[in-house]
Amino acid sequence: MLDSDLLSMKEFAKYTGFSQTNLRYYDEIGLLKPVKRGENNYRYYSAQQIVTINMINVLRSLGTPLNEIAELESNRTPELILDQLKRQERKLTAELRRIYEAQSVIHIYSDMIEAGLHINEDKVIEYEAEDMPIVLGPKTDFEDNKPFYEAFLEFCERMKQLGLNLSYPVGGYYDSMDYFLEHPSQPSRFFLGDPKGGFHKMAGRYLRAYTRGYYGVLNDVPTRIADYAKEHSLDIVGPVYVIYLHDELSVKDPDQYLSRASVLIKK
Amino acid sequence: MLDSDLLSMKEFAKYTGFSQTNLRYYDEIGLLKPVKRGENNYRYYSAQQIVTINMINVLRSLGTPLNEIAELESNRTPELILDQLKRQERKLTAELRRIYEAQSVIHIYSDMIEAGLHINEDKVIEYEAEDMPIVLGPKTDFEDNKPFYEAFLEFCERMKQLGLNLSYPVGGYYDSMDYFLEHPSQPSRFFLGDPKGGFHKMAGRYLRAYTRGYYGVLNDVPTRIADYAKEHSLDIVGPVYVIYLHDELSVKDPDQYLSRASVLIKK
DNA sequence: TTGCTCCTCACGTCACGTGAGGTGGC
DNA sequence: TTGCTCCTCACGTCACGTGAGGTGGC
Repeated sequence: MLDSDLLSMKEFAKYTGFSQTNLRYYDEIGLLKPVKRGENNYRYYSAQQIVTINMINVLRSLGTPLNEIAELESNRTPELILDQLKRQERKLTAELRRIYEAQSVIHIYSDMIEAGLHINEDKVIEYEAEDMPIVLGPKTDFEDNKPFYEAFLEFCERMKQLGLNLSYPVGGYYDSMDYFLEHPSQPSRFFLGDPKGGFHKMAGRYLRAYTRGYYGVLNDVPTRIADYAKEHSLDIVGPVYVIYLHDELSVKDPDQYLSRASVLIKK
Repeated sequence: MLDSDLLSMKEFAKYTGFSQTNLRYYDEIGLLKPVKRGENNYRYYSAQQIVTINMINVLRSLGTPLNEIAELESNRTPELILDQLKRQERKLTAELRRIYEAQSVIHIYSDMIEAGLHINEDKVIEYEAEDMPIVLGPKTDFEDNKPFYEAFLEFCERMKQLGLNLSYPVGGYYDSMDYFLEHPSQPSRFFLGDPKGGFHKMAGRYLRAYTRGYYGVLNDVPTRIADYAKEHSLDIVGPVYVIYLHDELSVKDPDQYLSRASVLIKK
C-alpha cells in the first residue's frame, strides 16, 4: 500500500505550516501539485513533497516571487540558486535603505511635532543649538512678486531632479537679519531637512521665536526678534532659519501651521 | 478669474510626482478630490492641494495604508500624527527584523552552496574550524525503526513551537564517532543552522568527508573517516556534525544532495 | 442526523497600471 | 483631419483569505 505514505491535505498543511487555501493556490498555479488525486478528487501529498515545499518556503521567506520559485523548482542547480540568492540580497538591501529613510523621516517629524507641543508661543528665547545637517537649495527667484508657492515648487522640482526624498520637511533660509526684516515671506533659499545633506546649520547661540500661519507668513516674528536683541544688547550675525514644527502633516488648517524662526547671534 | 489658480491634472501630476491614474484612484476612494470638475468633467486641483498631497506623500512613504491616511487627512492633530508616526515606527522595526533574518538565511545558504562547489568529494580532510552557533534539538526517538523523515518532522514541529525560523538549514548531530559508525542514518539530535542559537559547534580541529545522497544516507563516510584517523594516528573525540551543503534548495534530485560530515579530533 | 474533511466557484484585498473606446477644443 | 488632454469602464496584478453551497464516508 503505497497510499499509506501519502498525506491528506490537512496533514500536509500541519507538517508544512502552509494553509490549505495556500496549497490549493499552489496547485492551481502549478507550483506544487499533489502527487495524487483521490476518487473524490481529494488532494494527496507524498512525504517527499514536504522537502519540496521547504525549498519553496525558504525562497518565499526571502521574498522571491512565486513564478520565479516555480521556475527554479523544476530547474535548479547550485549555481542558479546562488545567483537567485544574490539577486534577493540586492532586493533586500534596497528595501533596507527605504526603511532607514522612512525611519529617519519619522524621527525628524516626531521631534519637530513634539517640540511644537511644549513651547511658549509668545516668548523670544535664547538657546544653544547643535549642528544640524540639511540640504540647502539654490538662490530663490521672487522677481515680479512671484507668489511664494511658485518659488517653493521650483525648489521641490530641483530636489526631485537631484533624487532627494521630498518626504523631509522644508524650511526657509535668509542670508541676514536685515533681509529677513525686509522680506520675511521671501526666503533667500529653501532647505530640505534631509540629514544626509552636505550643508550644516551651524552649532551656536541662537534667538528663537514662534508664530502661527501659512508658509511665508511670519507676522511680527522679525521685529520681535530684533526688539529682543536690542533690549538685551545682543549682536545678531545671522543667517535666519525658519522651520514649520507643525505643518500640513499634522495640522489641517493652514493658518494654524506653527513656524519657528532661529537667528544666529554672537556669544 | 479664480480658475487661473487651478491646475489641470497633468500640471498637478507633474508638480506632485503622482501619476494621473494615481490621482484618479485617490479621487475615487475619496482620499483627494479635485476642488472642481470642468464642464467636460475634467479634474482641476488647487495650489493648496499640492500641500495636502504632500501630507499624503509623507505618510505613504512611511507605509501608511491609504484608508488610515484618509482618516487622518480629514481629522489630524499633532497628537494623532505623533501616534501614527510611532505606530509606523513599530511596523518598520518589525520589517527590519524580517529583512535581517532573510539576509542571515541568505548568507548561511550562500556560504554552504559555494563551499559545495569547490571540494574534492572523495578526500578526507583535516582542518581547523571556527566556533559556529546553532540551535540543538532534543534527543531523537528512532524506536521501532521509525523512518528518518518522521523523526525529522518531529524536530521541525518542535522548532516551530519554539518560534524558530525553519528557513535555516537543518543538520544531524551524533554524540560520538562510535554511534555515528553504528547508526549513520539515525542522528542523536537534529540541529538548526540558526546563528542566534544558544549552542555552539566548538572551534577546534576536525576531520571532514563528503558524500552524495538523500537525508540520512551517509554511504561509506563513517568508515572513511575512521580509516583515515587510524592511518594518521588521530584521536577522534567527537561529536559528529552532518550538514547538507547542497540540499533541496539547490538540487532537484535527492540522490544528488551533498552532505559533509565533520568530526572533532584531538590536536 | 451530525461531524468531519474535502471539493469548486466566486468574490474581496491593496494600490494602482494598462488598454479600449470616446469626447472636446484648438 | 491631426494632436492633445482628458474622460469612463473594465480587466490585470499578487498571494492568498473568506464565505457559499455541495459531497462522501463514518
